[in-house]
Amino acid sequence: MSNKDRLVERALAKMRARDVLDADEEAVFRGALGDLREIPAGRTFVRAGENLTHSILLLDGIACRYKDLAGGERQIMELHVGGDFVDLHGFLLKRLDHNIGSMTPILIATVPHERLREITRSHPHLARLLWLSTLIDAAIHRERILSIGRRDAVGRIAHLFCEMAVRMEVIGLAEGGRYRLPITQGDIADTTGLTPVHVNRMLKKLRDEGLLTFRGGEVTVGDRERLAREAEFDPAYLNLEREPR
Amino acid sequence: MSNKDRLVERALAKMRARDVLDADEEAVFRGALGDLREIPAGRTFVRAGENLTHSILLLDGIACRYKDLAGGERQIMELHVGGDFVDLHGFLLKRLDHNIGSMTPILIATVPHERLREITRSHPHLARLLWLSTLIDAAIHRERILSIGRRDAVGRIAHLFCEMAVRMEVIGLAEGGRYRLPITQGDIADTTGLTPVHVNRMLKKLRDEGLLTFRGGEVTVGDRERLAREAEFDPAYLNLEREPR
DNA sequence: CGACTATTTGACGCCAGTCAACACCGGTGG
DNA sequence: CCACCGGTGTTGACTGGCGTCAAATAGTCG
Repeated sequence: MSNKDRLVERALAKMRARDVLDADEEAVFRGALGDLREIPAGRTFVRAGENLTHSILLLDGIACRYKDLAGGERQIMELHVGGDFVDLHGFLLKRLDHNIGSMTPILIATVPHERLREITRSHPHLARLLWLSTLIDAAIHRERILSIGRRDAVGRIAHLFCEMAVRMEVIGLAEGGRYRLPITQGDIADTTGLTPVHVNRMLKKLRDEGLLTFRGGEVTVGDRERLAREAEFDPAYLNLEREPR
Repeated sequence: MSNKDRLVERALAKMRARDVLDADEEAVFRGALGDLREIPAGRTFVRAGENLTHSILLLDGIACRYKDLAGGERQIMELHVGGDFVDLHGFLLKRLDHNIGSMTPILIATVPHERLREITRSHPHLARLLWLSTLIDAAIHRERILSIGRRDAVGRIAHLFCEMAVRMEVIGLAEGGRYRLPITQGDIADTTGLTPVHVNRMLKKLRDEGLLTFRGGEVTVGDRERLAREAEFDPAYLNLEREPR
């Protein structure tokens, strides 16, 4: 199995976690993927307002959706990991309302919109699964609204790490409550609507209480039970049940 | 034209604002709608976790998506107006991650999931427009994340009213910067991640500066230009451009 | 080693939250 | 007709969680 095939498995694993894919559908999905591209860390590779003709599947590395305000304040809407179809939204929106950037070196595959359109004509069930993946993005957005709107600083951070743990497990990149998340405390601040200084303080608190350690881009969950309670984390919104869609 | 037909026009108007629908597609859409139901104000009519077999199109009145934390704090994710397909997300998610409630007396139409599935098989372009409407929900969610995460209290409130003005205009319920939005200051607080008391103070500020008046569920935009500037409001995320999807 | 970025910690300030009292308004029932 | 009531809106005094500013300490890469 080539490296590409192995990485594409992550995207398939995500879909298989939610429904059964037949061999034809898997083949069509693989066939839709175009060129691979490597992008270094810290690049904005899709910009708000650009006209899009291709969507992008993230194969490896960490990326994010974000928007800025005029004063330079950045808000990250969602973190993305291998297997996430990061700008599938652009297929029908035609132009994104936000930017997409790489937080680490990443590997992506492009998918022409025309091929996605063809899938909606010839493979409605596969199309529904693609649709579903954008619905799960929306569910993740809603959970973030709840976090930023109503959870306190510790709860927001705890919730983010709970979510990423589950999403990493789905693609086989987390086990035993450990996973790599090579981002900075400033990135966490931009995701949780806090400042880097306050994130630092709350991370210390979580560490001191034995709930979680975040160091050198490595997350170690110390006490999953208590962390989830602190965050009021319920993974239901990630829709990890295999059923006919 | 019956009352129902007139209200269904709002949903069609929303789609027509984004793409061209042919007569067949309009007929199929109308045909998909089942029974009408009236629901009084203040009811939660779809609950998180319920198994769903139908989706709901909001025809008239105001509804919202919301989640609560254990302590009783409520966060409203999105306000909905006539023509919004409020729980289309449930079609593929099967169970919602959040609740949907009526903020005023509302009129809804139910749509069996089976009929939606049939549309994805027989009318791929119409299906893409339904998909698009959920993508716009996601875009609205992202803008709310930005608001709550990085805008100050005045900016959040100003932004909300800018957004609702545009969305009301699309369905013909706002003109000259005036529209009815019969919700309470507490509801605005739950939407913007603030407290009712602080919302009250900021509304006074907006009123004193002549930007906006909110009284008795009636919104009057005093100075649209300055309000939009205060909110850093750019309607691009609402995707109001008619093009082939 | 030097330049740079990320992390850590402390002191202080402010925006928004909390608490509380009062006004207003529509509805209800005596 | 008025007393009452619950929900909503308004305002003031005070508090606190998080932001800001600043400086010192790691860690990393040429």
